[in-house]
Formats: sequence, C-alpha cells, structure tokens
Amino acid sequence: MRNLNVHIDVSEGLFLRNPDSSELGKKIITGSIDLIHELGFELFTFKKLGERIGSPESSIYRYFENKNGLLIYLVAWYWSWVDYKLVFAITNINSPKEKLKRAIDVLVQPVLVDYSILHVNEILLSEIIITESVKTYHTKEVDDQNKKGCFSQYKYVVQRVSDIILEVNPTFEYPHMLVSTIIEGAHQQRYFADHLPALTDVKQNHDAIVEFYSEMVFKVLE
Amino acid sequence: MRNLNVHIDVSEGLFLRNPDSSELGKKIITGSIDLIHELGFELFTFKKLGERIGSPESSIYRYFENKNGLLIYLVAWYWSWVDYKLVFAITNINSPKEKLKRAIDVLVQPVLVDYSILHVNEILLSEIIITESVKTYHTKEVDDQNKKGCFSQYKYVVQRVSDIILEVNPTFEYPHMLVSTIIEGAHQQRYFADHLPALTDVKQNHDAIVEFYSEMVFKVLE
DNA sequence: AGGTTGGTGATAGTATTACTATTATATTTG
DNA sequence: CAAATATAATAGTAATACTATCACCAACCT
Repeated sequence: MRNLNVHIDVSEGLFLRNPDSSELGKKIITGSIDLIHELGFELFTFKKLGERIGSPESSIYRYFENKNGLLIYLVAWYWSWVDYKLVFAITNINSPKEKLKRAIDVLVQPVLVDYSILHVNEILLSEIIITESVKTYHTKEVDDQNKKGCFSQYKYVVQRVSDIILEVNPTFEYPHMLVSTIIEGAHQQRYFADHLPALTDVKQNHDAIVEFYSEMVFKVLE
Repeated sequence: MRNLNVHIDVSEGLFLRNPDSSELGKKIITGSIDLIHELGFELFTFKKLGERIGSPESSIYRYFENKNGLLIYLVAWYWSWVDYKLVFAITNINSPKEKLKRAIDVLVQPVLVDYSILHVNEILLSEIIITESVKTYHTKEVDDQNKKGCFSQYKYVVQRVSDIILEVNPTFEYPHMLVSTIIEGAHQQRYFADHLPALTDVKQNHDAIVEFYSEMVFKVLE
C-alpha cells in the first residue's frame, strides 16, 4: 500500500481549519498522536501539545475546537483509512464468504505496519483507537455530534461489512449488531489482554482474538 | 428480592472511609448516582455534588480520593449486585444449559426495577454503567488500580459465568472472552440503540439485544 | 511599491477544576 | 465530663480549558 499516495478524507466540520492544509496542521496531527499515545487522553492538553510542537496553544485552537474535537478527527481519519483497506481487501474477490473472511481480518487483526500515510503513524493511531475511541461518543454531546456527521466514517465501515454479511446470509436479522460487536469486541479484548487478563483468554500472542471472532461470525450466520 | 436486606460488599481499598457507615456517606452515593446520571461523568464534580447534598466538597474527599475513585466504587458495587443476582438466578437449577440461559438474561436484560438496596437506585446506576463504566479502566492508572483489586467484582462475575459455559461445553477454549464480549456488547448495543442507531439493528424495544446475544452464545458453544 | 489579507507567535487573562489545609463546631464514645 | 472523631465553613493553590489582543511576516493583488 506504500507509495500509493492515498488520500484519506474526513468530512468538513470535523475541524475549524483543515490540518492537511499547512505545516502547523500536520505537526498538530503527528504531535497529538504521539502525545495522546504517551500520556493518555485525560492527561493530554493543548498546552502540552503546543510545547511539544513548539507552537502556542492558541494556534492549535484555530484548527480544533477542543481536545475532544481533535480526538473525533483522529478517530474519523482512522475509520476512513480502515474503509480504504476494506475496499482494497475485497476488490476482485467474488465469493461472499471469502470477502467476509477478509473483511473480518481487516477489522480484528492488529495494525503492525506503519504506512505513514500523510504524516500519520497508523500503529500508534490504532493503539489510541483501542484505548480512547469510546471516549468520543460516551459524552453528553453525542447526539449533536452525531447530527454533525462526526461518526459517519465508522458507520460507513459497519455498513460495508453488514452488506457482505447479507450476501453470505440474506435472512440474517442483525448484521450491524454483529459487525459492531466484533469491532468493539476485538478492541476490548486486545486491551483486556494487556491490562485485565482475567477478562479474556488471550495468551502471549493475540491470535486467539482473530480466531475467536472469525469463528463466531460464521457460526452465528449458519 | 425486596426486603431481603441484602448486603452488597465492595472490597476495602475502594474508598477512604466506608460510605455505608454514615449518613453523609449514603448521601454521597445516592447523590452521585443522580448527578452522574444527570450531567455525565465529565461534567460531574465533587463541588457540584457537595452543593446537591448540602455538604462541602472537602467532606466528600474524606470518603473518596477523587471522582474516578467514586466511579470505580459505584461500578464495583454494581457488579457485586449482579453477582448476587446471578447466584439467585441459578440456585437449584441443575441443567447447565438452563443455568447459562438464566445467567445470560441477568447479564443482558435491562434493569427495570428499582430494588433500592441500601439507598442505591439500581435503574439509574445500570444506566451509568452502560455509559460510563469503560472510563474506569481506560486510563493510565489501570494497572495500579487492577493490582489494588478495583475490578475484582467484575472479574468474579465473568468467572462465574465462564464456569457455567464450561459445564455446557468443557472443551470450549474462550469462555472469558465470550462472557466479556456479551456483557460489553450488550451495554454497547443498548447505548448505540439510543444514540448511534446506524451501528445496531435494535428497534423501539430492545428485545433484539437479548435474542441476539443468547443465540450467539449457544451457536458459538455448539 | 504599497496595501490588504491570512496565518502564526507571544503574551495575558479568566473561570473552572481538582484538589489541600485550617479552624471551629458538633457528635459520639469511653 | 473529657477525648476522640466527623463535619461544616472557609480559604487557598496549581493546573486546565479556554478567549482575547496585538505584533509580525508572507503571499497576493492592484
């Protein structure tokens, strides 16, 4: 996928000024991924980010309303990228079952290669998604933000895989539930494996996660 | 279950002073459940709680280190209560499958009756769990808090149901994963149904959630 | 060449949050 | 009745989450 010069789009309205449009914008994205990964979202502040990238916090506020808005942008970027990977993985595959198998892999396999599309370290970003992404929608402002399209990229991914599920089993009643269950479940289990092992059965390597969710989907669809 | 005078235990170390031991302590619990439910955890502060219950914030700090600690206490109390409900639901049932069916119901059915055990409104609390509980462990302090036993009550519940799963299918490799997947999944889907319906297939009533996860478990165990 | 525009840096300031400390006053207990 | 303990009242601090102002520089426009 390297050198394809992919353009990852996130909708307008997820930023005040497009961070792709300037040097400072790019430093904000690169720096925030590093710093959120390092400190966790609670301890991350625009002041600290400003110090890290050598710009005053007031300049960062010209790109994003606040740190929540920045996280929403990063999460939307991630799902936009996953959607791209999904399309890539299932193109030219005809068997619905094979398509679904590949789609599940894209959703539940860990991100291990840094393609560095547009100054974004995808490995770090995927780890941020696992730990922090639920914080984008578990807030009092969900409904407003949802209306503004903040979560559209995630929804597109769920819709795309749901469509494949219906190709495999056209009478299945809960495709979206199944997809969001395995996406969130796989993230959750990866986090549990690292921090709360009593809640999972994952050993040293995390292969069990892919196996568990792949089998689950096909058994549920039988 | 009413009038059983149940005692719900949460381990020492989840508080500085036991909130069950005084009037103020009980007001802190009752008031914090109301206020977190009302404002969401981000906007909830000890200052506001103090105003609500008519006590200075400094008094609340004598019971809990900070608002995260209070949330951890509430979540632990909830899982302790669920564990009690689990025991109650499966006592005197011999068939492993029937036990599992009942256990799943306890985990994924919504809480609709307020037993008000010890000044706790369980309906509001269960809604807080759905929206806020992931915030207890998605922090930089997880590992320390885990060592202190902050998440033991949740683990006991997962272990109890995992044991039933192994009674149904002794060779199943991922009982803990399956249990934590359905617990977190059911919460997630309930939240999606209210705020991000594109991620689920739940209609007006939430019955689909129970149906989906019940069927899933038994199909996975076949 | 001169003026406008837009982005950035530097600095300051405010309200709120997340605490900690001190003292006085009740209340319980021995 | 004295001692210990819990709470109320108040004050204070450092950090957070912003907002505002102004000077500066570069691009571009005539």
